[in-house]
Amino acid sequence: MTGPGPTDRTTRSASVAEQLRSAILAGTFQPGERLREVSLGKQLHVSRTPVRLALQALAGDGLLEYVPNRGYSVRAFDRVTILQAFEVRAALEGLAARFTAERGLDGAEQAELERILAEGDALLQAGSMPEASRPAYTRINAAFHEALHRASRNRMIGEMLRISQQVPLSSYRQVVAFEHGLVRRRHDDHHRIFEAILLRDAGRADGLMRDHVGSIRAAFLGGGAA
Amino acid sequence: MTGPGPTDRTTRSASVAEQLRSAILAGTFQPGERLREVSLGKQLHVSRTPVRLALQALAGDGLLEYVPNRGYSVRAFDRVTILQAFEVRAALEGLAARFTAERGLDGAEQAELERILAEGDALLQAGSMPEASRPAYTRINAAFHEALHRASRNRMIGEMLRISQQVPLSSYRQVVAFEHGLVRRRHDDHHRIFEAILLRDAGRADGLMRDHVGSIRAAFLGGGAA
DNA sequence: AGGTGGCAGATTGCATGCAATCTGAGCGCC
DNA sequence: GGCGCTCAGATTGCATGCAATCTGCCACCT
Repeated sequence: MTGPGPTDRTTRSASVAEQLRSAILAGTFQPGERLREVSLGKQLHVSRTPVRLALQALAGDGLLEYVPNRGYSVRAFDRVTILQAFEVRAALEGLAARFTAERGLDGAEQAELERILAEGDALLQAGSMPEASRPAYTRINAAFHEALHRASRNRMIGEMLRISQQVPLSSYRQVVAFEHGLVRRRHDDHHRIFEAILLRDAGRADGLMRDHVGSIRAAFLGGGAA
Repeated sequence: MTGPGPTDRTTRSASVAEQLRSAILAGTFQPGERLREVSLGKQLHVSRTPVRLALQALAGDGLLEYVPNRGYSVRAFDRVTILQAFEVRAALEGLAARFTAERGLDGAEQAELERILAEGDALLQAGSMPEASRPAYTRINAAFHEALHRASRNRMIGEMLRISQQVPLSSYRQVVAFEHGLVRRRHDDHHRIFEAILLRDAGRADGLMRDHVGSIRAAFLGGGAA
């Protein structure tokens, strides 16, 4: 964690918030650990003011807990909470797929999804999933889901899924298991969902997406991660 | 909008946030209107610091828009956005009803819901809905939904529904139409949902809740409010 | 006339000082 | 020994001053 860069295109508050968010999601702090404004400010070379704003923003996203006059602490996510987040995420992403199928894709949206799927195809063609490819697949996975959220053109869904991303491990920003068969299976899910949307089959798109997220949840359950 | 009371049980920031939230939901400000820190601080008799924190909190809840170095402005909710919020709310509340039915109610939860339903029964027995009873019914309506959210024991759902409440008119804190037949019908929905949960019929509880919210959305559509 | 540069007021971003509240250790009392 | 009280250090809540950025206007140039 270094200080704010010399070419700040944004405010210090936002910069601090992003650094803290990454640190928290990466597990730098203990669950329940208290975050003190002065010490964080020292580490990040800013005063208490932007730290304070950043902490409040993260608390609003559900990453921190806040008690008046006692400050902020890292929220602990137990297994049950993570599983619940998967269930909510499945419902919301299913809804996003349904809305997208009902409305249909415009040219740009279809092209973007096809490009993302093609990137995944290329990555998986090798027949194995080397360690070095994991970040690339994680990126592609997130891109697919986010493109679909945008295509649903439902701002409320986007905002809610943003919150569900704040729960470690239930996020599509953190792929749960990289075993090659599992990744291939999930990528195949993406293809099927895309096809259902093209066919304007809203019920199928919804169901496929729910199953998709459900299978990730199952991998989390079995893998015993966290 | 008066200053903070003499017996502050909470911080000024929270107090300011609540006052601003009420004012915004009540339509005190024009959509898109810019909220300046100093003028708000003067009106509320506090400095810029708590105002600033309150504004950021409300932006996090989706009530305000923020642009760096340009501050906060009241978010405009067009008809489409409100209808989308209804759809998301229907899915999430349905999910809450489903989870509650799957898990079953404990004694305290069941007693609370029965008490709320009985209050509604008493209010509706008159056979008409006088103007004076509207706040009471609005309160009962909100109490029923919130009790159900708690009973689902899914924190993520609670957080997401909290955000969906920030959209004017799609909130259960703002009853859409008070025509007696409509209110009676909705109260009857509550009874049926409660019974489905008692019978542990998760699918029926989910479906009934979706229909319930859907019918409110239809009343909004037809009534042409806002 | 239309466009451009730049200055002045207004507004937000941040740092800092002080007041209010909390925490925990030490001490006295029961 | 256990319990509560007191007080000092630590931490957050708030107010305020200054720097950075934005906005609108007016003179000026082409």
